[in-house]
Amino acid sequence: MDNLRELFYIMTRGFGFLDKQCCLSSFDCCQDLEISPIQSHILYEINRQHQPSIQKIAETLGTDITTFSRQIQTLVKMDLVKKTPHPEDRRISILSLTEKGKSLSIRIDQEMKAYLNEVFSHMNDFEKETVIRSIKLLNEAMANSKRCCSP
Amino acid sequence: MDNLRELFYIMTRGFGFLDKQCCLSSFDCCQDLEISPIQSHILYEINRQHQPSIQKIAETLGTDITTFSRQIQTLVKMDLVKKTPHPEDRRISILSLTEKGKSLSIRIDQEMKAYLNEVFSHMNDFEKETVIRSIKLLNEAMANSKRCCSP
DNA sequence: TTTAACATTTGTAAGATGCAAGTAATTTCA
DNA sequence: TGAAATTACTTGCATCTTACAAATGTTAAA
Repeated sequence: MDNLRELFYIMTRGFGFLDKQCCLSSFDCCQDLEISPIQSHILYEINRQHQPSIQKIAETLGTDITTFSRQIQTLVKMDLVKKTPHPEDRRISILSLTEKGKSLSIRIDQEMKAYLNEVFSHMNDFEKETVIRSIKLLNEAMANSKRCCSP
Repeated sequence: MDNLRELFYIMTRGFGFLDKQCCLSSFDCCQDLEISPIQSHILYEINRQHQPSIQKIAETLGTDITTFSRQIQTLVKMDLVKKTPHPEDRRISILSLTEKGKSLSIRIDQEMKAYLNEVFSHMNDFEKETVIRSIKLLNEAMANSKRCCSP
């Protein structure tokens, strides 16, 4: 049996760097806009969910709600995120990306895809398929695990 | 072709939570000692490398050297890490774990293994083998990739 | 030996974090 | 119905984290 922790540790560290690279370099060709990996995750998650509230995204990311409230304030000031009051419950703010936020998000996405393709270029097609299937398996297993892998 | 970014994003987020859980819960049965995921990574990396300098670990983790210097100061105050001057170059401090640091590190390791086994319990043996092999492939591919996955 | 390079540390200032407490809106149920 | 509880979010505050400059002490190079 291999050192499982070592394997996962190396992998997550690698993806952490990849993540950082993507959101730091994503705009310096065009505009002077840099965001942190945390901000990149927030944009991604807002894009992914359907009309999410502040609460919902904070929970998904495992961030303290007060910290997250301020993170959103920053992103609103940067004109990347928009808050819309919920029509039926005015306590709730629905989050969405502005046009600027959307195009930044797409840009980061492209950067990420390019990086991932670069990584996969070191494998043959069979290996690539196996790896992708494995990650799906892992994600399912984590989703089914009650003990961990969620905040 | 699936959404690669999505797959990797979900996976890394899951392991991020796992990581957090492990270092937060690792000691609250015995002592009142909690460390952050970052501190846990530092301990792990000091353990993994052979007589590492401050510089070396900072570089491995992609942390600014001044920030890392202070992180080490904190861990030294917590009696988890020891600094020993290099016998041939007194500019360099060699890092190592104290006894307390070692036992904490072992504890986190056990916690991590338990969590990972829990995740793998949702798979059969063949799937498990496939996943482990895939992660090895990924790590190799990242190591071979010049464009990313390192600081 | 003077200069350059290196490993590490501190000054400082800006940013992130999270608890406690606040506001405002909605539910609950007596 | 209406006072009390709950919910979604925001602010005050004190504490950590971070990183750029600049400093210290040490070794290597010219």
